[in-house]
Amino acid sequence: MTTASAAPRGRPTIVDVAARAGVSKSLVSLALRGSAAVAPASRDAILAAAAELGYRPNAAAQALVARSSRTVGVLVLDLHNPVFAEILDGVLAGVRARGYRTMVVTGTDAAQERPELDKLLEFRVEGLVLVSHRLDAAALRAIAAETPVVVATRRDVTGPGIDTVCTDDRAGAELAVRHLVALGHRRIAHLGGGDDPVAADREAGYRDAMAAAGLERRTAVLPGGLDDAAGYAAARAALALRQRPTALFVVNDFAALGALAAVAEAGLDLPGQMSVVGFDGTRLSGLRSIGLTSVAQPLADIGRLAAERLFDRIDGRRTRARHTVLPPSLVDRATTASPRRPTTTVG
Amino acid sequence: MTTASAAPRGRPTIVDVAARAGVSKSLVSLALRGSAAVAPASRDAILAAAAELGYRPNAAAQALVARSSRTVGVLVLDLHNPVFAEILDGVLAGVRARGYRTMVVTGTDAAQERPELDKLLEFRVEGLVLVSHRLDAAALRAIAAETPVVVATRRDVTGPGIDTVCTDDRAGAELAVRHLVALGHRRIAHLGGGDDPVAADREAGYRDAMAAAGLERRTAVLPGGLDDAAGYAAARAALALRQRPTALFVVNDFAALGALAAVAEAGLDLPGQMSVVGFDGTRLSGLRSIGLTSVAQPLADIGRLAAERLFDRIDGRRTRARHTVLPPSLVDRATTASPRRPTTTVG
DNA sequence: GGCCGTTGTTGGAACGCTCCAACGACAGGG
DNA sequence: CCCTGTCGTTGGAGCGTTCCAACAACGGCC
Repeated sequence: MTTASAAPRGRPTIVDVAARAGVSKSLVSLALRGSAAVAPASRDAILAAAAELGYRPNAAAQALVARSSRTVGVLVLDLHNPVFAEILDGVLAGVRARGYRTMVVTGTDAAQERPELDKLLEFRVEGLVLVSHRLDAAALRAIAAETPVVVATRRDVTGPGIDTVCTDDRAGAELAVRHLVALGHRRIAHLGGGDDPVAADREAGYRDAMAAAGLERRTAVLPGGLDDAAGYAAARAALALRQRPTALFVVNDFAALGALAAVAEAGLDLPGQMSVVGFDGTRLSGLRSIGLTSVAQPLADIGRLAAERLFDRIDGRRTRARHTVLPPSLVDRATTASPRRPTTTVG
Repeated sequence: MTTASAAPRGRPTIVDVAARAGVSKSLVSLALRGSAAVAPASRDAILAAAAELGYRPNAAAQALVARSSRTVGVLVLDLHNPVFAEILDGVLAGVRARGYRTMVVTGTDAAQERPELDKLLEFRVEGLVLVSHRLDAAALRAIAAETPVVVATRRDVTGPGIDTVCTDDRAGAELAVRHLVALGHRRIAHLGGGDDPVAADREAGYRDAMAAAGLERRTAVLPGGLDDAAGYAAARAALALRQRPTALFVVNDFAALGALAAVAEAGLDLPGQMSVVGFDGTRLSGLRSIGLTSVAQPLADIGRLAAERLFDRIDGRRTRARHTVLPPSLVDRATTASPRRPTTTVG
């Protein structure tokens, strides 16, 4: 009676569902997507058949015919940096809210970044969010020519298809300096972050704020880096200065933790004899055994906005590049206070 | 002369490359995959045409015809926990080394976990790595019936298609207790982690080791949790015990940081009057301003092995479930020492 | 009773690729 | 000179979907 169709190999397809429900594959497609044109009886039969077979639509086939993958690619420079982890969280939430999938790439070394992004482009991701990156301007622009790109936390490379979302690092540094100045500090040293473009902005903000406070001559930038060890080393150098500072403004929280260790090791009272301000405001700085005063970036907002900017382009609402700079805020915790007394050079 | 073919809309396809190189699409396919059967002259022409057009293979089409996506799905419970971030790094490296792509899902609440995994299955991922999860046993087994699953850090749910890779939490707890006992501690309290299955193992290990050291009567488990605040609260409770412990073994590093804050707040000398041991051995514990003694999990190995176990199944090398338990190690830092003197109840 | 519109359904083309059977050209051997 | 291989190449089928034009059935209207 019924046609002895070949037993379906592998996973059931729409055709298997159609056969079982006794309708055409077109109607199954319609019914599964909830079309109102399908008669209730057919719809129920189709849904029942699909459930019985454990049918699951094939996203690759859908992507092929729809010419859209409903997928966004995300590159994260370094997951161990809580800054990036928190931004990523925001990005993922924003993308998920739109019903898109995410392909995340991370932990690559600089040389692998480009090939990994190429793999994402082969998947025809509809856009790319780069939570920082190490691409050169040419490579970034080449990618942006193919698909919309949003860069978070960096704004040094721009181009027609490139939006940026980041914190006003300069203003953040000024916030930190003004806070310390208001507490009565005059000798405020900055522990820098090397040749990182973000670190450069923070240093510039520090210099500006020092100058604005009439402390240009007290400006002291110690070469450092973005991690614990670099912060420790830079802080040791700062503590050994002839005119020892009473406060350290450090390029980021990780390095600030290293600086705290150096301060403790030097036997200085914190914050009485030495105040320390970090930058990033990650959860790390808020842990109660740390309590680091820090310039907080609106990390979740950065991630959410990055996703939003991308969908502006995906939906065709905008083609011009847009650059968003968000204001940071100072979170006052336990590592800052007024200097105990006019500093005298110790040792 | 030449056929006035329609200008290719959108991205160039293999057919556009073929037209430009003056060959058939089949030959282009062959050439792009490096077949030796293609004449050198044709190959060069094809590669040149592809480069000129900026051709990029369409992964969706390839996946459809190959009936394999060369993609692995990864679910990460919580990126902010460095434990999971470090395991993820290992997984990604392992998957990348095999030339597969990764689709990462994270930051979902418990209810979204299942639908997000369903989306991965629609993409026909060839396997799933769950870096912890909140699925019930039935849901996990249902998924494992469709595709190979490797669960990292948990081993409470098992089934035919489910491999597990985790640390020997019991042994780790024993390591911690033995270390403290060797230092001369007798009153060693445990700050627990609530109803988490991993925490249960650590508590069991603590109890065993205490019993083995003849300290069964000194066993004290304080209800806690896995974060900073919970560790702080549990530590305060521990410090208020009539027989105040001389050492705290805490369920994880985060909670241990909270405990450190409570110890400092109580004015106790660390480690002289109170030793603290954490668990996980994340980079956090190694920061020099923290220096937490901790039971380290081999996090990178867990990730790498999880990927390896998955590829065992993807490649069809194994079908039986395999459960891997890795030994932890104690990393002795600055928060443990011999108790300064026989404890007297203070306050 | 023929025509119309509506409702529900259908087959086929297309998406971009890989695979396969089969093709023409050409050289070598009988 | 024909047959046989080999080499390089080709068209077509198929992967699992969506979309579209077209269709059958049916009731209402003039």
